[in-house]
Amino acid sequence: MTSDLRHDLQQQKPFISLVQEAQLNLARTESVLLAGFEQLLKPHGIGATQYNVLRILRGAGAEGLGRNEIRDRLLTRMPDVTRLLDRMARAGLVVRVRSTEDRRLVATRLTKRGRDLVDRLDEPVAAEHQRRLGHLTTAELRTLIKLLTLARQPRHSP
Amino acid sequence: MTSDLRHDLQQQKPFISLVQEAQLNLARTESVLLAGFEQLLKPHGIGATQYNVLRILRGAGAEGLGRNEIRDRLLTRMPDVTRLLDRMARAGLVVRVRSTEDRRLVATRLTKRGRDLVDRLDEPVAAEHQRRLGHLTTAELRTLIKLLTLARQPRHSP
DNA sequence: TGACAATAGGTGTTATAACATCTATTGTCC
DNA sequence: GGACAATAGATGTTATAACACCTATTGTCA
Repeated sequence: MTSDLRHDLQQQKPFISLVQEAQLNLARTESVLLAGFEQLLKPHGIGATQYNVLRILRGAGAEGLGRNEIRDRLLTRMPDVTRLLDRMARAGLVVRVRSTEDRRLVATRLTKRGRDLVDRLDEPVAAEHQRRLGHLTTAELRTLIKLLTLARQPRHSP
Repeated sequence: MTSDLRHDLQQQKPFISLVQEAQLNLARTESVLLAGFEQLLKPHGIGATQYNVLRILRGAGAEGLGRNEIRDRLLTRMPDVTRLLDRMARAGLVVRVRSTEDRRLVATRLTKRGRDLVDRLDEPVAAEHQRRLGHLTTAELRTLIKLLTLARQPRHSP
């Protein structure tokens, strides 16, 4: 079964360069995986970003985190985290508590409902990832991770 | 310089599994690369998806393509391609022509302006990709492409 | 040939993302 | 201690994405 990008996208001509081919493959693969992941989350009323926030807040513990901390830890860039948290608060997944020491600070914490949701999702999420990437060997996964990490390193100033 | 995800995202605990770590690295890397790419395109008034459409239409030749063809060839899933093309038409990048043989068909084609834009972008886009991924060796790029392609293969029905 | 499914595309509406700007609070330094 | 920069967060507004549903045209087949 052939399923390279040229075939997928009905492209006739060869790719211009190897870096471009890598970039296209990266975008395509992420899109495919993300689509499956969103599909899994949809019945629970959240998307990938909100799930990401739930994971972050669970990892942060009882004190919660400020808006900017959450923004900086998100996998994908997201301006307007305020209203993302608004929606999650409206859904009862998080609460906000303004600090009394520094009144600029507003900590966002998981509610029991938010915590329960993210806990309940652990298994299906792990299963989904297994289903999507489980056919790669351990060595392949390690190599993939290594190369993706390497790809994120910015080039030294020329 | 260390820049693995655990460090980037202030994560203390180890990842749950290798597949999960791969998925997170994939999402993160794509996000970083996409952000740089969008930054490059912004001065030209288009985003990554519109650029993708321009490339697709240039590849398709003078006859242009129907809406569904374009949708299917896009790197990332995009419902509502109609209004994406609306915007591009308003910007003067494409035109729509309804077929006389089958009046259901509406071909979308590049205008001279759209063609000029995508041509002008070839060089800076190639340079950006080179800047982002040029520090990987040819062998590393080939391996990355191979693994990403492999990652997209759906698992055989269990 | 007339009903009806299939195909191509569009529209209405709501939610979310993006961008710039604003307010409140605290730290700093003369 | 008062001016002012810095920080944390929120808001107003516009553009875009997402979802469901609708229209027009063509193919098919009893």
